[in-house]
Amino acid sequence: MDTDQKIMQIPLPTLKRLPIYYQYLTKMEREGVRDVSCAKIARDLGLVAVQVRKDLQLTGAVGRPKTGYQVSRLMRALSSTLGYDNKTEMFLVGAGSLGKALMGYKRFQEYNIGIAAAFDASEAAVGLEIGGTPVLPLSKFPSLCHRMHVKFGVICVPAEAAQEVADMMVSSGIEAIWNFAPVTLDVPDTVIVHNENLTASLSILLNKYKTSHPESERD
Amino acid sequence: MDTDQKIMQIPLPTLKRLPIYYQYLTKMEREGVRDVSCAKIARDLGLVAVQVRKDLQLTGAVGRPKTGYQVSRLMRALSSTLGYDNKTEMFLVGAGSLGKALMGYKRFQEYNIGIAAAFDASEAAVGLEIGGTPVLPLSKFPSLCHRMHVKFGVICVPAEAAQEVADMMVSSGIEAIWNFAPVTLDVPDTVIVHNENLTASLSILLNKYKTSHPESERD
DNA sequence: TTAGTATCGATATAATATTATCGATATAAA
DNA sequence: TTTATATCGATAATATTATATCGATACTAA
Repeated sequence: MDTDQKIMQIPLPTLKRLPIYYQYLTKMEREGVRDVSCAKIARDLGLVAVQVRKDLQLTGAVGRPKTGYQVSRLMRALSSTLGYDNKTEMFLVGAGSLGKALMGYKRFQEYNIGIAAAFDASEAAVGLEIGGTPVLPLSKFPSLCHRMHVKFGVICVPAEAAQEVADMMVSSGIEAIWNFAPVTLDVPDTVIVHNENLTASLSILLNKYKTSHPESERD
Repeated sequence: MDTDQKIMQIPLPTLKRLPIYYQYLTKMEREGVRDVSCAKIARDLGLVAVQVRKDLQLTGAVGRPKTGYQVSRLMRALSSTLGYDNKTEMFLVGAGSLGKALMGYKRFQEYNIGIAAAFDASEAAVGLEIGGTPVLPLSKFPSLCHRMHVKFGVICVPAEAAQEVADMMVSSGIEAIWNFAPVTLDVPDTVIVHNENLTASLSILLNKYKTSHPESERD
C-alpha cells in the first residue's frame, strides 16, 4: 500500500519530464542525498517548483512538509510509473549504425531494459555480436518473437522498409514499437508506436536558433 | 513577397509536427503529387485536418479552396520555417557509437545540415573518418570553431563529461547545442539547448504500454 | 512549549493547444 | 451560366496544461 500501483493516464508533457526526474534522483542518490524538495529539483532542472510537485503527485509519491520527498521512495514511485520495475526485452530490426549504437547503449540496463536480439536482412550484418547482442537473420524474427514472448520492437531500418518490418512485428506478436524510421507507421490501434525522429528533432533546434537570431536571416 | 520570411514564435507542439509534414511532402513530391489537401495529410499522418491547416498557416503557406496546397510551395514555406534554407554546419563531440551513428546519418544532408567535424578526447578515436567526417583531437575544437564560425554543437559524450564539453562549446562560440547526454546543461540563456534523451523517450513507450495493458501488471 | 518557517497538497486562475463551426472561394458539373 | 461541393481561412468553443495562491503540516529553534 506504500507505492500504490494505480494505473492512471498521465499527461504526455508530464510523462516526458518523469524520466528526467528519475535520472536526476539517480545522481542525488549517488551523492548520498536523503531528501529533496520540489524547489531544489526545479532549480537544478530549470523548471518551476509547482510543476514538479504536480508531476510527482501523479506518480503517487508523497512528500513531507519542511523535508520534501524521500529520494528512495520517490525513485520507487517513478520507476513503477515508468515501467522500470519489470524487465523489458526488446527485439531490434536493422543493424545499421544507429541500430548498432542502440545495441551498445549501456544505459538501458540501468532501467531493466535490454535488447534481447537484433535482426537484419543483410548477410553482412548477420553473425555479428554488439554489446553482447547477437545479430540474427530477419527470417528468424517471427518464431523467436513468439517463443520468447517479446512485446517490444525497435525499428532502425530505412524509411522504405519500415512499414514492412512493422507489419512483420505486429504479426509476430509485438505490441509496442519504438520507431526510428521517418515514416508514420500504419498499425492496429492495439499496438503502441513511439516515434523517434532525429532529423525532426534537430529541426526544432534550427528553428529555435533562427527565431532567436533573426539578424542571421540576411541573405 | 511570396514566401513571407516573417519570424514568428511557433508553438512547440506545432513545431514538432512541421518536420513530419515536410518528410511527408518529400514523399508526395517523389510520387509526382502536385497538390494536397489538409484532409489527406491528416488522414495519412493520423492527425485531424483542422490541426494540419492551423499548423500550416503558421508557416505562411497559403492554399486554395477545392484544390488544397501546392506541394512545392508548401515545402518551400516549411523549409524556410524549419531553417533548411541555410546550410547548417555542426561540430560533434564524442565519437562513441552514438556519435559515429550520427556522423554516418545520410539523411541530414537532405536538409542542408552537415557534421563538419567530430572531436574526441581519446587517442583511439582521433584520426578516424566516418561518413566523410574526420575525428579530430578535442583540443582543436575552440580554434577551429572560431575560425569556421560554427554555431551548432552536438554532445555525444557520457553524462559526466557533458557539462564540461558544453562549457567549452559556449566559450568557443557555439550558440545552439543538441545534447544527447542525460543531464540538464547549465548554459547562458543566449545559448539554445535541445535535449535528446533516448532512455527518457523509451520510458514514454514503456508507460504507454503499461497503461494500455493493465493485466500485465500482476506480479 | 511555543513561535516561526519551509514545504507539501489542494484549489483556483491563467495560458496554451486542440477541435468545432461557418462563411468565402475556386473548381467541376449540370 | 448556374448550382453543387470541396476546401481554405478565420473565429469561437472546448480541453489541456501551466502557474499562482493559500491553508495544513512537520521540523527548527527560542
